Amino acid sequence: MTEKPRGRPRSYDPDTALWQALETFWGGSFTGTSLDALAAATGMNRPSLYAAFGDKKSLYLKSFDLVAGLMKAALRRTVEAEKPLEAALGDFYNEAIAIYRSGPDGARGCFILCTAPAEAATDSDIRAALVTTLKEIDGGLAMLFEKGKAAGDLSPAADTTARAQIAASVLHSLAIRARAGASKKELDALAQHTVQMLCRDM
Amino acid sequence: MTEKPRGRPRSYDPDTALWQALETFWGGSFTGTSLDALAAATGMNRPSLYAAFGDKKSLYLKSFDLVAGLMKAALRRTVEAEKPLEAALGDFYNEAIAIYRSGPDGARGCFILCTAPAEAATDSDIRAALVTTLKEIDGGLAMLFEKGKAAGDLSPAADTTARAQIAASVLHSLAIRARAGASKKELDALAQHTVQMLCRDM
DNA sequence: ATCATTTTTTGCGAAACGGTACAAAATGAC
DNA sequence: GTCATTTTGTACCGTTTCGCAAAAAATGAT
Repeated sequence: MTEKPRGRPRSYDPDTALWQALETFWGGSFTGTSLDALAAATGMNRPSLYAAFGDKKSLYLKSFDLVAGLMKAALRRTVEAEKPLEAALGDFYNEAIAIYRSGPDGARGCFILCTAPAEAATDSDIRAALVTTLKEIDGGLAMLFEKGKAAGDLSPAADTTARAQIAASVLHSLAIRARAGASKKELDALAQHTVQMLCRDM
Repeated sequence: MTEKPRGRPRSYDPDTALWQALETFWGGSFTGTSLDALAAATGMNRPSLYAAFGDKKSLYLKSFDLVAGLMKAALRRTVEAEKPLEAALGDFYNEAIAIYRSGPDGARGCFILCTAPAEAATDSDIRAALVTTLKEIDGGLAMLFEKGKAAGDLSPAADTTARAQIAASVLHSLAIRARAGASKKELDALAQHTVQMLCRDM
């Protein structure tokens, strides 16, 4: 299938290079990460990086989209899971916490929620991407609560969009708290209490 | 009291200059804001700025402390208010939303919650300041719910620290959503639903 | 072996950055 | 008026930044 191209072969794999760039942005910020740092992380030199991914912002947005895709996939899995509402939301939070604490020092937070807001004030492209992701989180969780309501886990009178926005808010907070260095224990407790409050009918 | 100093008088007021620097950081980020921009905003030139506030990070941290002080004062007012729990938390959110949307384009978010997380990963001083503020928010709101429980607004069995952390989480989210450009209507709705969920006994 | 093609590598260049040295200006003290 | 003192303004330094131009290297095609 993938017939070999004509010229000199690449010395890097675009997918892993993008992931390494993503991790570099994740461990810092957009403005705070230099092209030299990205080149060092990917093992490429600047011109190759530029040829492969465009300028710095383009590379950031490609990283952003990669993370946004993973998040959408996680939301989809959560909604489609054959589990009670409580278990589904709890598992979603657990997965998020594991990722937010996956850094070398266990304090990375969320790539999107921790690096994009700072830039959103001055960069309308990043801001637009952030808006899209926030809506996807709200929307995905709304589907989850809607499904829970249909399954009888929630009263028919429950406001599913309101609960979804609160559930999303806690996700935002988990991201910030994790980046501030909160322990897994603290984050787990917050997630568990939130699940109890939002998934048990009142 | 304030006897005049000996030399050439200052051409600026330190307090207003600090506020102007704060607003400049607020409208951008720490790494993304240049000393030239700060000098232009304050009307001072770089050497004066340096003499008055130290280097860039020191100026950022002074701005941070100023905002943290205002936030603590708001929390204190909320806890000490002679109001039912629901009204007190609702007013607190309303005040926050007004500030978060006070920018020229109505999309500033929170200085601390929107600019500090990005830097927290690489700067331990900023991270420490962020940790302190997060704890102050959690702690202040915990006192509010504790007071509500004592006043009978909440069941004696209610977990006040859990509710406080969820209330704080929604504040974090309001900050992010505001910076992403959410309307006052959206933010008000989220705040109101949160108040209803957290302040009514279940 | 030679050529066309693609990538890598080296190195440049213009701009922005944070920070400071130093002289000029503006005040009070005498 | 003269001096000491403090702030302002100009100008500069070394570094880092992003982005690119141009040459060198590595492959397939012929």
